[in-house]
This record gives sequence, C-alpha cells and structure tokens, in this order.
Amino acid sequence: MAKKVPDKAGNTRGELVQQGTDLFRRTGYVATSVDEICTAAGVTKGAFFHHFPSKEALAEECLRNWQQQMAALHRSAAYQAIDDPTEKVLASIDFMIEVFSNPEVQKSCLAGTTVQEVSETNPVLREAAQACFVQGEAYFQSLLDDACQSDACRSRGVTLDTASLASLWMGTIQGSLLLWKASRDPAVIRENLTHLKKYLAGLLGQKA
Amino acid sequence: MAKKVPDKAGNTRGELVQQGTDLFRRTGYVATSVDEICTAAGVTKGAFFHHFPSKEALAEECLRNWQQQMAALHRSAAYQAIDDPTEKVLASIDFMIEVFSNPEVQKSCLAGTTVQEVSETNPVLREAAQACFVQGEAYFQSLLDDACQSDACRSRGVTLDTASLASLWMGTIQGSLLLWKASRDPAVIRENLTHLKKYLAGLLGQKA
DNA sequence: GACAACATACCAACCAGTCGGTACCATACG
DNA sequence: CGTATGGTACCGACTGGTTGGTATGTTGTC
Repeated sequence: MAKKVPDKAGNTRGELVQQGTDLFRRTGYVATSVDEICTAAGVTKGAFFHHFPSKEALAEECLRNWQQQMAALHRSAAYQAIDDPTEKVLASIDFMIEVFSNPEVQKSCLAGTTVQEVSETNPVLREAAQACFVQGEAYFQSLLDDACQSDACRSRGVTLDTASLASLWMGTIQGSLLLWKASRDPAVIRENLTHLKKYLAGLLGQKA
Repeated sequence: MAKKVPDKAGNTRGELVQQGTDLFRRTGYVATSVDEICTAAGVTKGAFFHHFPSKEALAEECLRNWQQQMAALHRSAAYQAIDDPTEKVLASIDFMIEVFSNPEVQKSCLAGTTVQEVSETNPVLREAAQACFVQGEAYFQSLLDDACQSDACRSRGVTLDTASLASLWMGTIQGSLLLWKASRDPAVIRENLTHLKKYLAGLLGQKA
C-alpha cells in the first residue's frame, strides 16, 4: 500500500534536520561534516544535496526548527497553568532548571554553539541564531511584562526594563551552558539560574 | 642548561601564540588553519611545527597565556586601589564594563569560544579552558570573600555562597559575550553586567 | 661542525559539493 | 491494455581544493 507521499520521503529531510541539529549541538557547525550527518541519518550524500543546496542551508533550517522546538517546549510546559504572573515568571525559571537537571537532556543550545563559531564568518547563520535569541527573549519579556502589570507590582510602583532583563535571562542560560561544557558540573546551571530567579524575585517584590 | 637570550626565537614563538589567540577568538579553533596562523605571524609552517608539535599544543599554550593575561589585566586595574572590599567588588564589575565598552577590544573570550567547540571532542583543550574559568572564578571569589568579612556585612549577618556567585559572574560574562556575537549590540554586555552588579550590591547590602 | 631556527616541497586524509545514473510512481496516450 | 513520459527521491563514485602534519634542505651562530 504505497501512499502518495512515501514515509521515507518526508522522513529523510526531517531525519537530516534532526541528526544535523544533534551533531551541530555536540561538535559544532564547522567540525561536523556532511558525511557524518548523512551516516547518522542513514542516507547518502546524494540524498543530502537533493534536499539541501548546502551544509549552510541545513544549518539554517536546523536553527529555524530549533526556534520552534524551544517555543513549543515552553508552550506545553506545566507552569503555563499558573495564574499569578510573578509566580509564573519564577516558575518558568524553575522549569528550565528542571529541564537541564535531566541527565538525558543535552546541555547545549544550537543557537549558542553556532553563533559562537560563525559570528565573524557567516552572517546568514549568525542572523538565524540571533532570531532564536530575539524570539526567546521576546517570550520571556512578555512574562515579565505581565508580572509588572500585576497589582502587587503596580501598587509598589515597580517599573522594570523588561527587555534588558530578558537579555539577562538568555545570557544566563547561555553562560551557564558554556560553563557546564567546561566543568561538566550540573550544579552550575542550577545555581546560576537560581541566582537569576532570586534577582528577579527581588525586583518583582517577592521572596524566592 | 639555562635558556639563551630569546632573540628572534622567543619572538616567533610569541608571535604564533599572539596571532593564534587572536584568530582562535575571532573564528574559533576548528575553523582557524595552521596556515592562517603562520601567515598572520609572518612565518612558515616549518617554523610553526618547529615550536609546537601540533595545532592543539599551540591552542593549549594560547589558553595558558590567556589565563595569565586576564590575571594581569585585573592585577593592574585601577580598582585594586579601593579599600572598601564591597566597593571593590562592584568596581571590578564596572571595570569589566569599561573594558568591553572600548570598541577596539575584541568581544570574545578565548576560553569560552574554545570550550564551546571542543567540549565533546578534545579533553585536553576542554581542561585548559576550564583552568581559565577556575582561576578567574577563584579570583572573583576572593574579592567576594573579602567583602563578606567586612564589618558592614558581618554586622548584618550576611553569609553568601561566594563560589556560586563567582560562577554566576563568569557565566554572565560568557553569556553576554555570546549574545553580543549574535546581536553586535554593545549595550547587551553593559546591561547584563549592570544587572549582576545590582544583584551583588543587594546581597552585600549596598546600593548600586 | 654541531645544533637551533627556520624555509620549502610534499603527502595522505578529508572536505563540501557535483554528476551521471537508478528506482519508483503517477499520469497520459494509443 | 501496454507503454511512453516526466518528475521526485535517492545512490555513490568522483573532483578540486584544503587540512594538519612531515621530510628534507638551508642558514646563522656558537
């Protein structure tokens, strides 16, 4: 029973994106060869260049896909059910801590690893990674903005630069992932994010 | 016997380390070729492999050198003259802000860029980068410890996990450098470090 | 002349990307 | 009905260029 679009056809492209993402996160964009990605995906080079005009084009799609994955991760997280916006902000950080505390989860952000390598050499990938950061920060900023407009905050006259705090959030995640890569100590991520949480809790007038 | 006067010999080796450091910071360890380093240093490959057994060995020396450079940078900074230990901590962060606000200064840490790339593939370089972080954090922790033992803090019964705060400090630096590489916005570094400063000022019982 | 400090020429391995060919399937036509 | 046509998915040998590293030669100094 052959379908109109065979399973493998749609699968090959997706498999290349998935294995590419995995390998880029692990060993970086430059050090990962097209052959390695093909082997991991169980296809040949012919298939690769049938679906993507270049290695760069695959990485671009991996980054777009990564952006959506991260958005979906937060969208489906349990903390979304929390009503109080300040508690929701803090719970979102706990959620990140929880995610990275899972030993199965790769401690690496595709956008972070990629941009570190290609910032000076590949503007296409740099901007694709930047788009990941911009979207992620915009999401976290919306959480912060909600918290700022809550009664608890407005009654205290709290006004925060939520954009720069969202950047701090992303920077803390990226920085702690980088430190983990050097030390392999899972506590680094938890501790750094916990400090961030305490800082935000203080600004929002809440005890962590 | 003792080393001889390092006329041109010491120069070539030093030039390779300097140009290697510069190129590794700019384009990463993997993407930088030995030939590029040689061209930048104005020598040939023969000279390179006369002084270093491998590209990895050069990177290792670059990292060791980087560690010393960073230590020297702080040792000779003006904030060392500050007596009050809490003010000294905060001034050290202002110093970092000032350093990175100089457009001439490359917004890149050799240890950070290297470990991001080779964390999974090269344990030698990973540990060399880790040594940079450990030393840097130890230095900042010593500043924090001094501040904690000050009268102002002890009278308030403040006890801080200075080790994890030093890790937060390094993570914030690395994270904001990474975000800069994506956005090219100098404000990111300043703002993230300013948030860190405010957080520490709060913990140390001082207004930023 | 011994040895350090280079230069030059070279190599095998690997790289991203190409290209001619194959398998398959849907539709069209006689 | 058989088969011609055309498009998509994929294969794998191949290419030109680059890589880290080597083998050997040259030069200056003690």
